[in-house]
Amino acid sequence: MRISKLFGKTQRETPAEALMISHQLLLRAGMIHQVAAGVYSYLPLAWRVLKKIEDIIRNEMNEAGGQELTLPVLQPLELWQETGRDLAFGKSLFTLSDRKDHKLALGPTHEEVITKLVSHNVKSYRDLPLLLYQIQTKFRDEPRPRAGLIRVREFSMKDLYSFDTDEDGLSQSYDRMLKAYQNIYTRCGLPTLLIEADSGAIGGKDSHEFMVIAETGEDEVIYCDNCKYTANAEKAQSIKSKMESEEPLPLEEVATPGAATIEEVSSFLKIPKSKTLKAIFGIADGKLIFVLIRGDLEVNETKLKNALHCNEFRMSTGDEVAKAGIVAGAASPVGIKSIKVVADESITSGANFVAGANKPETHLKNVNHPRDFKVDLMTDIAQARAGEGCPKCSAKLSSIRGIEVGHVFKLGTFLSEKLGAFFIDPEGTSRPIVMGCYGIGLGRILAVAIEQSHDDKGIIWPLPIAPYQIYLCPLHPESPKIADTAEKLYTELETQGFEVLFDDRNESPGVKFNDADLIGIPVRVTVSSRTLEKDSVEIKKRSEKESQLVPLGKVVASLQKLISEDLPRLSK
RNA sequence: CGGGGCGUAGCGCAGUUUGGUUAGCGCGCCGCGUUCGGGACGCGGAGGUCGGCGGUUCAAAUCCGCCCGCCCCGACCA
Repeated sequence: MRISKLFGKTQRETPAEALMISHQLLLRAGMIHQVAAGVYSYLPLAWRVLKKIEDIIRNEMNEAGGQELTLPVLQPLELWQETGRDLAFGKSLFTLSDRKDHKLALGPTHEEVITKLVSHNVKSYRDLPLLLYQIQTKFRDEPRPRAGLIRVREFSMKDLYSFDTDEDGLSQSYDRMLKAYQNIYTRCGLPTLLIEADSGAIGGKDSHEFMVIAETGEDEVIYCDNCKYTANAEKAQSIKSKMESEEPLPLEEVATPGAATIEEVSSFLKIPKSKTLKAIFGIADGKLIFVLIRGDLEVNETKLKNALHCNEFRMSTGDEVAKAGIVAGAASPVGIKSIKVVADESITSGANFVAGANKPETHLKNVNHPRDFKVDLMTDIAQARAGEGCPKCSAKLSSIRGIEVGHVFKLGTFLSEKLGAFFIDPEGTSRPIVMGCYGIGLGRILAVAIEQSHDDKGIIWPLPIAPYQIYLCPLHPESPKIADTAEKLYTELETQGFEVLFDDRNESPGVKFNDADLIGIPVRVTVSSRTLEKDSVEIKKRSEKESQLVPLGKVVASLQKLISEDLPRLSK
């Protein structure tokens, strides 16, 4: 490709709205253009990268036994209502009406459609197992698109669905996908972490995410250095500090003027926060919920939402709490009626807690469970934090930020049961197909590759996903000898199968070098009067400082060597 | 949805507080010339519904009202 013909211009200045490096560089390199919040056009350079990522993914899916197909973006809303996932996705589901006023959804994912499809085609255990996938545009009306291509509302995603006869089969399919995913990331030059995850709106049991470590990441990863336990913070468990058990003392009311928060109450009464009970309130599918946890801990809303089995959960407003007759700042589980109380297991460790008295500026001392109050649901709803104990080996947990680049789920049978995807087993009985699903976002891989691999000059593409392999850069192409050599080299390299971006412009060396660095092509070949004096060209890797002079006759061989060196090897 | 910020040429911004010539600067773009191994320079040029609608006024980028869009934080979210 000749740069003079390439659609897309590099920019010297960073657009103001871009804060994340991948976003800035994608804009500056002329690779993407924003159309609306979380909606982008992909220019030729970006499109080539996406195609390469797509090829890698397709190749690994096929290797793993997947069959590619394509499913519609436009889906009847009734299909989502059948599984109840229209509620689980809530406002993230883009919906529209057709001319007959039928409600349709733009697919945020395709479990419903594919399960229906499979239910029509799979009747026997002989048809299983089955791995089906597509690479398709997804639509999700994210509450807050952000960070360039990291979180968008329209994006290309590979989604594979596995169909098995039983849990064992599912585990095999799952493991096969985990391996295929590892290969994909290796080939894309992305070091990833496999972590335990919450399954969110997708639903299901086991779930893992692939994370790329990045300070700017949206997710917090909790991990144990000792035993390799690794989990998303919204899922992670931990061992909290144990409290001494004590003889229960009688309840006692105490005035706490001006003290409302845990901080204030504990310092006013001169007790540790862990001797208090924290009450917070949420609204689960419209109903007020009383949530109780030990004062030194925080509630994990994902765990809470899961424990409540509700579709929609949010923290309540002060008004809603007051309306229920509860005194904010002194809310008490003691004497609570007609409100569901959910408590974290931490309240069973220790005794004689301080809790609210449900009277303004008054608290109760020596509150004990279950003597003084009862809870409707006692489970783990606490946020795991760095410094707490690993749930597997009790060593100290650490935390780090990451960006999710893949998510896999063991779905089980809830979708096949709801959508009627059954098969006849060898004994002749009808059983639901056991499903899994496996998603990977292409644009996010592209963006994260940049986050991972750049310098102050620009992008440094990993070779396998670089838009071009070689940046051919003649300096002063107005000199016939330089132009001739470059043209010949361009033809030869293309003939040899190299992907070449040919900077045929009459720009100054500085402009060309800076553009080459910004766009991030892995290998630069410079032709100038200086190199031609020695019948050579200069070859330089984007990732390295040093360059080398290579005689014209050896350029092809030298480049072949460089490029084969940079293709990652896979362990299969 | 709550909080904050922004909207003037393709990009980065000034001008808005205190209304008043023809709305300006840098980058980029077009032409000519001189340069050129790390974002050169000179001269000439093109490019604007000042986010939209309404209002106040002799006069609105500037004041008032409503609306829209975008970014950031939070909520939420594969």
